[in-house]
Amino acid sequence: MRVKDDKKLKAICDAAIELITANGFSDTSMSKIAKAAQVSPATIYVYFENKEQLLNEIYLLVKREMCAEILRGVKSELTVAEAFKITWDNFYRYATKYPVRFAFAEQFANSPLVAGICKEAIMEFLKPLFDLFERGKQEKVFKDIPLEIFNAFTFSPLTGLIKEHLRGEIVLDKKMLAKTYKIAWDAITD
Amino acid sequence: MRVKDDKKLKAICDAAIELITANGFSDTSMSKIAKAAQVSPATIYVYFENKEQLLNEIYLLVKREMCAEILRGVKSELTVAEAFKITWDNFYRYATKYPVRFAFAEQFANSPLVAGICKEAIMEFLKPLFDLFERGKQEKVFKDIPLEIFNAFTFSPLTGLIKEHLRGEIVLDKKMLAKTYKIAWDAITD
Amino acid sequence: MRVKDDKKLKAICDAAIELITANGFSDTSMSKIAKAAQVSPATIYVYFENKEQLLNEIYLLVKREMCAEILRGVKSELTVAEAFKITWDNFYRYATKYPVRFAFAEQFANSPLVAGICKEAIMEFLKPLFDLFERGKQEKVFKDIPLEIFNAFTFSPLTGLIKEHLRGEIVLDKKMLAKTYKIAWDAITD
Amino acid sequence: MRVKDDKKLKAICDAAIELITANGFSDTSMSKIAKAAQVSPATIYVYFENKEQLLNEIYLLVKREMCAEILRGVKSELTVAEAFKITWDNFYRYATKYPVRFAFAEQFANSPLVAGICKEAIMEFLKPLFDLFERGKQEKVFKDIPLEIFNAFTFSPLTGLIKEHLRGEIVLDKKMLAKTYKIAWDAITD
DNA sequence: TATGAATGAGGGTTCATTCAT
DNA sequence: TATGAATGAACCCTCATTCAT
Repeated sequence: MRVKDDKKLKAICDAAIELITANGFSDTSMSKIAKAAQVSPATIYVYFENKEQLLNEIYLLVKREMCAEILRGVKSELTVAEAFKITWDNFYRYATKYPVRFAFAEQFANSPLVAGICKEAIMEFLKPLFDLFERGKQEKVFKDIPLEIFNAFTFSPLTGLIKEHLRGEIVLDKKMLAKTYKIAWDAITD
Repeated sequence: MRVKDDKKLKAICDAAIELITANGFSDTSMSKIAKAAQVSPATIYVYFENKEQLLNEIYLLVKREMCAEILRGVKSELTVAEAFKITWDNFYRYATKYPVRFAFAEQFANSPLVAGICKEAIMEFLKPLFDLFERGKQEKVFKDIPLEIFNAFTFSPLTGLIKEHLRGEIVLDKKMLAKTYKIAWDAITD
Repeated sequence: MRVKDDKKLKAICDAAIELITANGFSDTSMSKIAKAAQVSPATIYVYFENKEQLLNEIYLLVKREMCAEILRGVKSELTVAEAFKITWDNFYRYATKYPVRFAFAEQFANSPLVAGICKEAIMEFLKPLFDLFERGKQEKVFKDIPLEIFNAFTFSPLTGLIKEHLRGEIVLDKKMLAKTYKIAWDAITD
Repeated sequence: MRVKDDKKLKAICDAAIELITANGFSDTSMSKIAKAAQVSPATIYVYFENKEQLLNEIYLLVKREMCAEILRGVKSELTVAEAFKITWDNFYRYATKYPVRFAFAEQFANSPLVAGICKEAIMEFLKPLFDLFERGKQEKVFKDIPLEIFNAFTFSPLTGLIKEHLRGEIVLDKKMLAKTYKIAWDAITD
């Protein structure tokens, strides 16, 4: 009996991420993915139940990877300031190193196509970040604000600027990144 | 000879905005728009060259209206602080009063489907806002930062929070809005 | 505005009847029907909602025609015996004159693909026949048996023999038909 | 070396009969049969050349069993009347005891999917019945009619009524069965 | 023997757009 | 101007069958 071919699976995922990022979900047909992955359209259905499931599984895959990268090196021994700075730098590094995956993730950040159960799993990945935020508030490092506002003045601006950077509309170099970091830090700390 | 019927045109635009916001561009067929507008599919082609042109014209329409609302009441007699506060409040009011149009605009904010020429026209609508930003820098009210960073810590966070509010994930009441405004203002002023 | 083309509709119906009779419903694709009718596959959907609806409407069409032919010339002035003989002959004539339509009708006589509402409509077409049966029972011409048994010894045997005849397995000529009729008549009369 | 597994074979046959009876031949996929038989699709091809062969072999299987049941207890010592009555009762018993197999057999009674060679084999199974019919004619018990007419007024009506009974449209109890038998017997005897 | 992976062909259906009135 | 009819292309997905183990 033939066994499932990991190379085929990877080829399908990579092709899907690439094409969906470039053309959107609805304008990326299973046939095009299959062609790009050098596989028969029917083969995709060996690995994924349908197109929507394909998206969900790939999204989860990318987010898991992304969250791991963002949290890399964050340990409880570090101060809140140190830890936060690391996530900030990690975030920037990931987005610029894997721009396609970053753009893919952004595209479905608020999409109804991604199932709730999938979003919950991602929340789990980010738990250490939420914990850091809570710790920062308890240590009176961060202002007493809800998570959403915290995010709105930290990763949200950074995400926006990175997207403009990747589209070539601005240049987000180390210096400008540092400037942005300072503003963000000041915005959320007392 | 009959003339182009403004009511038909409006019905088409309204239906398109509604459906595209709800289901996305690719998943909104011309037939469905026609049906919702109580018009024949062929009739849409009397008013618009094709589906992409339809999107561009509608997007321009919505953005023109939106920019006008945001800039309403902004006059040169006002101080920079006064004027900025007005745009902030206008922005919030528009988004919550016309959530569908706001969501529609957001959906295509960075879409490659919207032509460059269309984006340029929108930039024109926003000129008074850019002028205000320049004036604020010259008057040393605002920090010496590029427009993109300014935006990243003002309208970008506000937009994100409003979207979460409209999705029902958070409650963005007057108090929380004021809190957010203060953080934004502090972030961009010296 | 173009108007619906009756020739197209007829071509679709004829092609569908022919192909479905020959190959069965599931093995007759919309594409094949379209090709045989010299029409685009999409055109079929202008006239019919989907494949199942197509079947139902065509079946109703054929049955209406068939019932009309069977009941042709049956009037209340006739005796029960005369009227019954006419339906018998009409039935044979229709089946041998339009063997494809007859075979088509037979194929779906007990099919779950034909909706109940469709079957009810057909019952309505056959009402005069049921009335005749009731009248025959009241006049003591027919035995006191339920309709189903009546049918089982009249049209059911005839149908079976005609099918064998059309398949070329037997020859059902006038003489044999008369012989069969006599047996049937004796079976249901006292 | 493992040998062909009779349990697997039986599971495949049973699943095929069940599914094909319920959904038709074309709408029953090899995969579904495999799943229902708890076997791999490829395994079916170990036992059967292809889908059509599968049908033919299963049909032959069912028909062999069915004919054996119908002819059970028919011996040459019996009178024609006794023997015929036994087949009649056997037929009813089999159909009501194994409704799925009966319906399966009916579904392909006149299907072009069943090969001629298969039909010939079945004729062989039924030879005792044909012999009985010939004997009945020679003994002047039966009318001088061809086999087809004989069948048209005996098993054909019975089959039709049983099908209606199994579909729940009528109730074919012992009394009604006896009534039907009498009509059939009178129809074929002088 | 037995299997899950793999596939080209084809399934029903919808689409953006054009035609003919 | 306004329209419903008409269409070729493409959609997602399932199929019978074969492959490779």
